[in-house]
Amino acid sequence: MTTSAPRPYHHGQLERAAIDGAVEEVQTVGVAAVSMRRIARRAGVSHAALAYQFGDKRGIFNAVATEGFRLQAEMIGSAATGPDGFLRGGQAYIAFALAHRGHFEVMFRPYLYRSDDPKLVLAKNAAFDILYGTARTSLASHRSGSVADDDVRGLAMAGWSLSHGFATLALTANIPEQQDADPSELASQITRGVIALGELAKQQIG
Amino acid sequence: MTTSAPRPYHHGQLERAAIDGAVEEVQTVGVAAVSMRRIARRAGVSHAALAYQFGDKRGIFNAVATEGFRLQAEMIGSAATGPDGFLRGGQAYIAFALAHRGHFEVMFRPYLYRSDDPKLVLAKNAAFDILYGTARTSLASHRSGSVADDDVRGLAMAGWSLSHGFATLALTANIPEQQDADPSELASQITRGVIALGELAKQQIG
DNA sequence: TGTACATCAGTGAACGCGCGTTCACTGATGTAC
DNA sequence: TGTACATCAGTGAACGCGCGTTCACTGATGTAC
Repeated sequence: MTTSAPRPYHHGQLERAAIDGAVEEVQTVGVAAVSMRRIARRAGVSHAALAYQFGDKRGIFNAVATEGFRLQAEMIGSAATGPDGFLRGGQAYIAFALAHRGHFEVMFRPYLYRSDDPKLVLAKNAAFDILYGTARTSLASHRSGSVADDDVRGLAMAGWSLSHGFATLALTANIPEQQDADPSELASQITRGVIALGELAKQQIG
Repeated sequence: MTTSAPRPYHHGQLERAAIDGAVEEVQTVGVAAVSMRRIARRAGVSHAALAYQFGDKRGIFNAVATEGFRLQAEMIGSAATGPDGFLRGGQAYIAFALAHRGHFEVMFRPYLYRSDDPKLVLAKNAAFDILYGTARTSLASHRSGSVADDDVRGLAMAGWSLSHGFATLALTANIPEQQDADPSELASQITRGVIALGELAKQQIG
């Protein structure tokens, strides 16, 4: 029987452990119930250490959100290639939200963190740039030419809203269909739904 | 100088005042910071009275969510008429979320209330029925014939996700465009975006 | 119409709890000489 | 290589606070006779 080595005084990776702990807490007890003390307990560290390292509660969520935007940009960026990159990006957006629920929930609750933190703003803007970039690329490819900024913005907003809405509804368990249908069937259903929606919109306009 | 009449012992409309207070608190300090004591203070009533009337905190949010689903169904139902009822319904969905932020934020945080409360379930289902009903009507009108359940479901999910996502992003102040563009211009941009999105989806399918 | 009593609505004080923050402290590491 | 000292990382106890819940109570209303 080996005795486990005593925990060293210096943690070494406290920040990493704190962020992981925060994410797990959000996923386990929900964003409203997360406290510094809970995170500290999960990370196996004194809660005073968190205050020392992050300043305060918002400091921790800041780190979570920043990491979240980076992760998201990475996942979407590597998926959103080719002429239908924008659609792939939307699917990756949903996949990210479901796979990294803890990050996602913090990212879209700006009151939890310091929205003007430079590193965070940088990460957020990078994610935005991918959104708009892929919208422009896909639109240009489809119309085989240059496109107006307004059109890019409209497509970006529509696609972003759609993906964000679906992810949010799925996460808050408000989608009854999600349970009995298999994912690819659901994806195909929604794709056809988007086409129908576009046709209805076209009809309304003209 | 008139002396105000002393507050009577029996409030008379405590439930009404409590719900209003809860909604205002959610809108003012955010859903995470709302407490029974804050609601009671705003409603001008002892916090023990709230416990007596609603049982506990979830009881209050239950009342808020139930009223929210009724209000929503009412607003959307009366807007979503005619062949393009589904699109109008989506716009009404967004209008409801922005006009009744307090209700909306509670409605889509099921952990705040008792999701199996009969009255609440009833109100929620009624709202759902409008969503699916208008999707079916608009689709049937557009295709001039009967439509498959899967197509109705796909359209409903797509439209709902889009409206929900946009409303959510707008409420959490994640939409930079929203500030400088005027609303009708934004709406038209997004409508064109939806059309473009539909075309991209059509192209992807083949 | 009056009276007695039950029931209901709301009060105010008390409780124990978990929270974020602070602070004097300790243990470990880095650096100057 | 050794020593002294500064700096940094983390601790544990203490603080005051707002919270949800409970409870004995009071004030008002309804009802039976």
